[in-house]
Amino acid sequence: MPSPLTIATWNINSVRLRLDQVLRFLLEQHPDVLCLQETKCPDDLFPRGAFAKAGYGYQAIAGIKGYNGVAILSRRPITPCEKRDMCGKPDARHIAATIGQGADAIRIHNFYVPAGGDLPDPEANPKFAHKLAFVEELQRFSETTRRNDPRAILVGDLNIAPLEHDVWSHKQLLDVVSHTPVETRGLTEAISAGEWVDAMRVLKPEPEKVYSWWSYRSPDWDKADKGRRLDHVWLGRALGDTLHSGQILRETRGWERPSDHVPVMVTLDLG
DNA sequence: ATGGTGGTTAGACCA
Repeated sequence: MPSPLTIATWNINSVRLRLDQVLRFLLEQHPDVLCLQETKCPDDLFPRGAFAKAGYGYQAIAGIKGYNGVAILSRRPITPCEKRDMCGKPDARHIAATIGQGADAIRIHNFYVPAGGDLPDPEANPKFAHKLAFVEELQRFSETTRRNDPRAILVGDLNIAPLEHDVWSHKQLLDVVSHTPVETRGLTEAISAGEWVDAMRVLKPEPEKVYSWWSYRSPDWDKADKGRRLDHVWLGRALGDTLHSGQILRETRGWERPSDHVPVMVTLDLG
């Protein structure tokens, strides 16, 4: 098992449209593993060759036409494992792979939680009901993983900013999907159920503001800085002590034709 | 202020 191990997560909002940006990120930051969300790319059209040429020849992908889609790219050997159909839907919102072997093996789970639509009412908005059901399933998954796989890592675009300082204005976002009490409580319960370590918040505790997403609809995103922390890295209870450092690549939001999310990176020292 | 912008894919749908 390599030590240190760097894992990144990035909602790229179309892997084909932003292929050059992903390659630039890999060249500049060379993480060992990159987990992507919103690839929006069927498996037979995924740019496997371009990533292999960049040194990321080990790949686990799960894509459908048009929406969602997740992938794990690695420059060290990985073994793809189960893809979960969350909420019973084959909609490419989870993929997992194992890095390392035997007692040192680490299983990486990459999730893309539904955004949930605009109206935070599960009765009136089926997309919000889907999101809440997904989070409940994430709680059950966390409980099982805590018991069976304490060396797991869970990353992804969870589309929820759980803490007060994960958003630019706690009060103004309490009724905005991504920061409503039912969502933030749900995600906090998933963390508890899994005894997960919220890696970026260990490194940057509250009340520091930490964001990984800025809306496309906000002009002058940098100056206004109305961000939210939607992208997360959770370490299983056996890996919490290995956390070495982390980084949020805010500058990629300023690249030409950017994703609205930026990469979140964590480095573990596995001794 | 119920707009605003962006991606996929061909008229909406999703974020």
